[in-house]
Amino acid sequence: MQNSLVASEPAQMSPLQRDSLQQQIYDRLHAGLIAGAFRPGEVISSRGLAGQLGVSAMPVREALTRLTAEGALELTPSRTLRVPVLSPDDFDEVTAIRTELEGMAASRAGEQLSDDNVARICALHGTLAQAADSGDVDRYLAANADFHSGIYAAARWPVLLGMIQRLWLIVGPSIRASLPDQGHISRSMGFHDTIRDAVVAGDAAALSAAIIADIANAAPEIRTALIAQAATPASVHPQGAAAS
Amino acid sequence: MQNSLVASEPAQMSPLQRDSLQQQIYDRLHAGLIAGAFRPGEVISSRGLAGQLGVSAMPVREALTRLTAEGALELTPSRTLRVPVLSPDDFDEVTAIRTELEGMAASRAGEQLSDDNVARICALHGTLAQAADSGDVDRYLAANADFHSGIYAAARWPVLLGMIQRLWLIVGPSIRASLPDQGHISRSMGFHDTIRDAVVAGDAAALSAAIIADIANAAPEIRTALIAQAATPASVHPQGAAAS
DNA sequence: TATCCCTTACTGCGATCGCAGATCGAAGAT
DNA sequence: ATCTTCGATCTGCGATCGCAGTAAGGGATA
Repeated sequence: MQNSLVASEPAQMSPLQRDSLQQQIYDRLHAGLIAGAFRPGEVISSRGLAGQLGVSAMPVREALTRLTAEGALELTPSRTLRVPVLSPDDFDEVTAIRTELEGMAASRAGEQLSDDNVARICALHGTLAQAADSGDVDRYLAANADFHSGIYAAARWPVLLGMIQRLWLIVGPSIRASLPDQGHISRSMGFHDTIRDAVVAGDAAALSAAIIADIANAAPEIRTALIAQAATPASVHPQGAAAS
Repeated sequence: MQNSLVASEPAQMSPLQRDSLQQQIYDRLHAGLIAGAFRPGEVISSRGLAGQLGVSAMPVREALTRLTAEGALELTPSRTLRVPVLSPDDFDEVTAIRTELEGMAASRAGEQLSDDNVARICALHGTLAQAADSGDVDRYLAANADFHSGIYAAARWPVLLGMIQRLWLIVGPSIRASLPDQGHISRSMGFHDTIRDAVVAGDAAALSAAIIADIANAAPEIRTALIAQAATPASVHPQGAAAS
């Protein structure tokens, strides 16, 4: 049912097909941040990335600027870009907003599900299950993001979808770095099954509740892992020991 | 020990004032869009704006790119930038998200209000009341944004604040263009008084309810005005299919 | 006079160059 | 030996130039 949104204005859902280098770069970095291609604290060089992608520094710079403005990257005092290291408070904030926004998106999506949507979401669920079985963490995270985004997209609220994806962008690297054991993925798949069932049943309330439960399930484990990492400065650690 | 400056990661709380031309330009455009300096459908030229500001096209371009990515501007098929004309559905979406997010921010702010916050918010309320009396619509809108942002900032959740401001960015021009009669401002000031009273009382629930009531109060009037404007393409018409 | 075509002047986007600031390594001084 | 200092080389940011595509205006023709 894509012809329903062509009423008069495509609005914020910019069509941009195959154009704008900076948009493509942004999309790749976006997906990479969510799928865990970058680690918290990792330094990003615009020129280096440009050379790596075989393009000029210009479009890379604009993409990085956007990501910085969105909080997915941060500019250190020494003028270097890096992936932020989320504090537990930051994580709590994003999690709270996610609960609110994703719950709303799920609820609304549940009320507007078309057969096409259901089929698509079930397919995404299948891909997610495969990725979970494969044990490939990056694949799992990417499939997980696609699965959730597929549901929220069914709400047909582009602004809301964009805000949710921005939140994923912020917590993505930290989730990847904090990813608990394989047991967590198995446990999450239980919630994902519940989500899919709610989608198939067309039960908006159940879908929203399942989404919120999924977030609430993963949050504590990620949070504790986050604290453990902050206490264990493996690579980059700010932590001044002596009192200055 | 070189790095004694790192205490606890200021993270997203960077004030960033004295840097980056593109950031200053972004801030000005941001404020302008909220205060109604631009009208829906208005075309924005990066070179023209650059000449107007006395800078190169480069920082202006990056600022405009960011605003486009945030939905505050849109790129027409003819490669020109313009302020989007919100459809009623778009407005409903943003209003729904605003209700959720601003309610959450107000609730949290109400629980964490310091005396300093209260004083600051009361000052902003005074400025807002003055602007309302003056009848200067632009001043009123800017003061209104400052008043609300001041409250949400007290929640100390920078990501949430940024998302709320992005929503204001999207509806800003349409609100300005749809601004109802002076009676609306007077009516809104009643809600604003209630908001301030809740802040002074430190009642988080009342504050959240007052904020939501403020949004719910203004929304229908703006929405109807929006529809009326869409039906009356007085100045800029959406250039529909002009074939035959 | 009306119509068609072509020139011109925009638009955004990418590449390249240069600048100021910061980091880091190596060489020189004590 | 350690400490200091200077330079090479990063970083992001801004300016300038050129490219492709579109819209509009002017001139030529029927």
